[in-house]
Amino acid sequence: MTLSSLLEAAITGLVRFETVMQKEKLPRREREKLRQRQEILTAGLTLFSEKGFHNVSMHEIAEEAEFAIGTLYKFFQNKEDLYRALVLEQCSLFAAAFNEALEQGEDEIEKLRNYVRAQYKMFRSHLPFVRLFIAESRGVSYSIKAGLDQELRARYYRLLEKIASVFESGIRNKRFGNIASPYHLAVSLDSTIHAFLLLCLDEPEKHPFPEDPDTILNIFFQGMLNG
Amino acid sequence: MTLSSLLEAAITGLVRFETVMQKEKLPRREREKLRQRQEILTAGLTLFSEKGFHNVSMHEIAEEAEFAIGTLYKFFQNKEDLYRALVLEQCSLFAAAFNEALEQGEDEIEKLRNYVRAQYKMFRSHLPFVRLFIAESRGVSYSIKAGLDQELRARYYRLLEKIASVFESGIRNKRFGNIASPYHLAVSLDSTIHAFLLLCLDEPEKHPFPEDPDTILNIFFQGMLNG
Amino acid sequence: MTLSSLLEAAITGLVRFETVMQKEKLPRREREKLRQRQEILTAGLTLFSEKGFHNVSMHEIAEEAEFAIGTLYKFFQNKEDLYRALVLEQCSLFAAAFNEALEQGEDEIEKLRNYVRAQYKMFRSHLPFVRLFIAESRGVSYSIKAGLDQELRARYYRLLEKIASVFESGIRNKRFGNIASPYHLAVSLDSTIHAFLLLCLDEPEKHPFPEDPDTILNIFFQGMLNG
Amino acid sequence: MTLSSLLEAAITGLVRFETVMQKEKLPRREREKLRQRQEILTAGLTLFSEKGFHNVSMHEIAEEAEFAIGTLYKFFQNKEDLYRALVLEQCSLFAAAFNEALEQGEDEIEKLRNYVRAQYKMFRSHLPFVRLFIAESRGVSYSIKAGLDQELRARYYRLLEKIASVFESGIRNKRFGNIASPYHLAVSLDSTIHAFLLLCLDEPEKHPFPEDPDTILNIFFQGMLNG
DNA sequence: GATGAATGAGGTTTCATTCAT
DNA sequence: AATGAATGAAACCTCATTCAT
Repeated sequence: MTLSSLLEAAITGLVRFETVMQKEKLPRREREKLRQRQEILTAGLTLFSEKGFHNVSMHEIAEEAEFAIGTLYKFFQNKEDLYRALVLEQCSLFAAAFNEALEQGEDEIEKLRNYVRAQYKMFRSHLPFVRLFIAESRGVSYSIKAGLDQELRARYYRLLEKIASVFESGIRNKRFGNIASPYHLAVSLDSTIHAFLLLCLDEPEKHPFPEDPDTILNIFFQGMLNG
Repeated sequence: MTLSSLLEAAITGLVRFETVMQKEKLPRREREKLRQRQEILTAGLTLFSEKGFHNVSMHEIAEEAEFAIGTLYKFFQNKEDLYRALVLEQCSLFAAAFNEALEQGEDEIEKLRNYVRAQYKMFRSHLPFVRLFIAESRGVSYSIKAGLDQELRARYYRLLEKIASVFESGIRNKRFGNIASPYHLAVSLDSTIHAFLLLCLDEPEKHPFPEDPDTILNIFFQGMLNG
Repeated sequence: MTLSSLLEAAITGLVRFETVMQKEKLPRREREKLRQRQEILTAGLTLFSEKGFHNVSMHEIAEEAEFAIGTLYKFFQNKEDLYRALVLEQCSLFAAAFNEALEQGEDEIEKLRNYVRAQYKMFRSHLPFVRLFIAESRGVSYSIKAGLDQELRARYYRLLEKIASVFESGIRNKRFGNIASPYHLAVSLDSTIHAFLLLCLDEPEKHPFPEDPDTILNIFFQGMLNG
Repeated sequence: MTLSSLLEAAITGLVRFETVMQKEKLPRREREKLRQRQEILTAGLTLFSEKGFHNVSMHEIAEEAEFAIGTLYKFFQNKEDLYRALVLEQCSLFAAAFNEALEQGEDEIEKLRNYVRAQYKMFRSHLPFVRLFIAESRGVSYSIKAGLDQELRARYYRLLEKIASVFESGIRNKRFGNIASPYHLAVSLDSTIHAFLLLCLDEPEKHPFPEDPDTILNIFFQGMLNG
């Protein structure tokens, strides 16, 4: 298995990046390169999430990463490429975590709980990226044409379908009542989770991150009409 | 009442822009200036929503608005200022529409219906701005430091509270069952509306805009656990 | 007649640039622009002829021309465009002078004399460009693909044909003996003139520019085999 | 005799490069080095003649020559040095061929014929270098200050004098009529040869390379006035 | 008051060269 | 001895902003 195919797998979320790094079989040189690449991406993430794509210069990234500017261009064709790699890599971490969460749990309610917990955990442990992605997911897609956006969107729709299928299975197993459109409910759940977590992010004093992730589920499921 | 205080009021959504324009008391000169200002903002909205803040130059805006570049700087201190004014103005339209909707309707359910309808209507009639705002609301706010974002956030929180108070009143009037945290439910409802409308925006073929705005409410309220 | 069509005509050598400038009908603003454009071209010619296309930066040209760098880009899309305009303009001067020379003169010999005199005169009065063109006529054409080179080459071939036709007419009028291939003789004459003038350019002490331009013709026509 | 002095001699055209290589006295190591040097020069010639000095990077040359970039700097101080060596080496081949040609032949006319044939042969067998040299002989010499150009020019003047001396000897032997300035005639002949061969190079369809090299001499000597 | 020509700081990117391995 | 990763000066070009007309 080559380095690049491993990277590919890591990026598409099939393998964790850490797994790639663990491959002690990799020659020292390759490991070193991967670490450098990672340091550049980290510097990029830090700066992009603080100031946005257009307000960060390649010089700044080079300085933050403590490399010469030319070195950045050894790893990434251009600024866009660096940004794209960065977003893809982070998104893959998220995708892997969410997919895994939805697959684990005794019953459907447990699966949803796990999903919310995963969102919660990723949100808190990857704040800079959350800020970056929410800030620019669409903003940059104007210039970073199609490509990135297309792929991420497709991936997101697949996740929604996975959530929807949990609802469907829950209906069959009589865990939920009649749900007219599971897909739309998935959309609603997902957006509610985001909105709530963003609320906590925006105003930590007023809306502290809840001790118990289930809080979010409760919020969502309290939405019941009486008559 | 001065022109600038009227403008201020219009921008914060207390008075409609049309109202300001109707004031035939305004000398012709002032009316003319307002119209020019508006033309620049419209040109800006068109371009920004198409290409994003950083990919539009002041020259382009000047050309689109058919003014000399110097003229733009007569009305707005700089590019950021123009952008800010543009977003504020549009947001005020939205705020006015939403607040009005929440105030009209026999009972609480009707108020919520009106709110969803207003969102629906504004969304469809102001697509360019929706695109712009969703695309960049946060992206640019990093560079357009504090200012804009702060104010809009505060305004948004006020809106959420207004929705929450509808829920509260609904509980008191026994229209809804027990709702543990009306504010959070408001967050959930609002984000669900947005997510759903964005879905329709992203993939119009797969998710056409619903004939009946109530569809969205139904989606939201189907979220009921059985046991 | 518009400014740009005048410029076009000047560049293709149909009208002299001075003629364009004389049009006192041109609004002052247009005249001013033309003068600036000319100053930039002059600065470019000076520097390019001294150091070659790739060893001159746009900053240098800006400094030499005493303009800000941005101003250069108002007149020329990029460095290549500036270079191209420069070469075309100068070539047009040469083309005009040579064509005119070949058309004036009682008989064919007189025409050739005029041609040599014109070469001689242009050579001496446009030394920087001669240096530039000879230095780079082909060198730059690698990067400044086709375009410029194609056109100049075509124009040069037309000139050769004109010279050849003078030889032909001279044969018909019994001024020259039998010339097997007038076109090739034109090539030979032209290259001889260039070589001789370059010799004088390279080593002015050893080969001073001749007082009498006819010297070059004599050199050329001394090439006679005896047996 | 040291390696470097042999190289020197080879480069100035006094000894053929093959001669240097034949010296089986050279230790294997030295022979190996020479071969490597040669491979680098060949790679350089290929690339420079295709794209011009400034459009070829040292990395490209290293790749084409299948050496590491550092290795190139073991043989040549810098890019300029490599280019200079390359041009000098090729020029030496030309010089050797031309000098030899002018020395062989029964009479003066035969010598000139041989010279033309040599030009013709070298031209066709070293097209890449011809292209490179004609394209950039002067263009680069501005930046590759003095040095190269000075030497080549001197060598060229010596060649011209050699041709002139053939004319002179031809006059003495009554093979040519009265020639006022043999040196200038040499210039004329040489430039005519070049111009004609270039013509064939530029437009092979219109001006095919002649079967018989004497064609060029005929062209040159047809330049005879009648009266 | 309106104009738009002029400015120049600052962005992205390339590539000749060095030097630790 | 050979390598090629790393460097960073310097190139081209854009565009927000000013100010003389």
